[in-house]
Amino acid sequence: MWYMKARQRLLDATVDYVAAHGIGDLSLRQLAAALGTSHRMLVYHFGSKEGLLVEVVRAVESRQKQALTEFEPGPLLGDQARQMWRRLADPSMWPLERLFFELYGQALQGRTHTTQLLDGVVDDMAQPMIDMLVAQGHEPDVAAAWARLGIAVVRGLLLDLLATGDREGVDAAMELFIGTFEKLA
Amino acid sequence: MWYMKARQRLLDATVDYVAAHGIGDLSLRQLAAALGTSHRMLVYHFGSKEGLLVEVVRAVESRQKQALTEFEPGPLLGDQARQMWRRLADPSMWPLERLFFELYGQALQGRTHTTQLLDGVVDDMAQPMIDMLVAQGHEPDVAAAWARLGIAVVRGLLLDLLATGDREGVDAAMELFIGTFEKLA
DNA sequence: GCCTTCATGTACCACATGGTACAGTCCTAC
DNA sequence: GTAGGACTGTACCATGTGGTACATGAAGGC
Repeated sequence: MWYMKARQRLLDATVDYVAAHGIGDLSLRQLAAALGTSHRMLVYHFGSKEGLLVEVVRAVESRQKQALTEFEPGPLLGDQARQMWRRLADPSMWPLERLFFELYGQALQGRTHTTQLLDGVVDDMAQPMIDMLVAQGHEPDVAAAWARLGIAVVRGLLLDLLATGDREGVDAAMELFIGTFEKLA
Repeated sequence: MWYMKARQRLLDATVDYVAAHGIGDLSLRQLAAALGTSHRMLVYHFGSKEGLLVEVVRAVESRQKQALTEFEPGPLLGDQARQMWRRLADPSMWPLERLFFELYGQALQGRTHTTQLLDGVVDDMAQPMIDMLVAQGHEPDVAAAWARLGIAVVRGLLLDLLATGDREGVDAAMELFIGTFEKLA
């Protein structure tokens, strides 16, 4: 279907714009101008600025989850992890990840429209990993700890990568982690 | 000295206020009211809102570095790491850490007054660790990778902790990491 | 053909913001 | 004592904001 409802089109464009320019100092007028419409339209379609931001958070959340779960299953956990990391560390993902961390920071401070992002920010990612590890014979509590640690490593190294841009150094640290996991787990 | 210059007093109080209320939607008037002064004074002492924010970032940066470097040296790296983590994960540190991550997120999006925070955000913390590891006989590149991984784990688990509040689960993940390090490194 | 509903643009409003002009206060040096 | 400077409060300004009233267009059902 070549046709797309105006609301959805606006939302997608908004996410792109916000990923590029940040969401902190966003104003409806600037956004509308960049999108080739008027701020009146944004209010019309989303009710208010708050309503729009809520939708943006939802969209980012969904894109994030999608990017982290759509890897082909296979027996080699280490190689799966490497594949996931290669995808996440790719520069094409950086804008969305910057936005994710900006939203995360806002959510930690209690911004109303962002707090929902925190609800499953760890568990939703951890559960699939735990299932995989348990399926491979690990104890549930050990599996949970490894999953939690893995998520922390991914997020921590992404923060590093986005700040320094030093792909090599960050890749080496990730390889060290995955290698360690393969030896011990 | 019981007496403190008005500027410094205002800055300290501002950092506390901002750690508690976030920096994203800060306005000089709200801040001044909470501090028992007028927004006129803030502009007078710091030149502009931007000037104040720069000072706040500097202060947060300095408090952060201080908290991460003031642990007693000793031969047992694992125990040093445990001590550092115990200090960082303590709830009394949470407000400052929330603020740190909020600033980090803003900096990734290029907010002018925050970008300086990114300059040494990894290296300044990594260097002392690398020195320690090298002093204990590790190869420099391996030491660098472990340091980088360690910082990522700390930051990633702090993000987890601040979002979920699940101290036990996060502690378990950290212990898994430190134990792994002790076995392998 | 007309009416209804969805969509869009223009013009406007009330409000909060960062910043400033000006006047006043307090303290210290002489 | 008083002159000068550091500090603080009041009142104001221009600007940008989110949101709204109103009029207009566009599309489809009857």
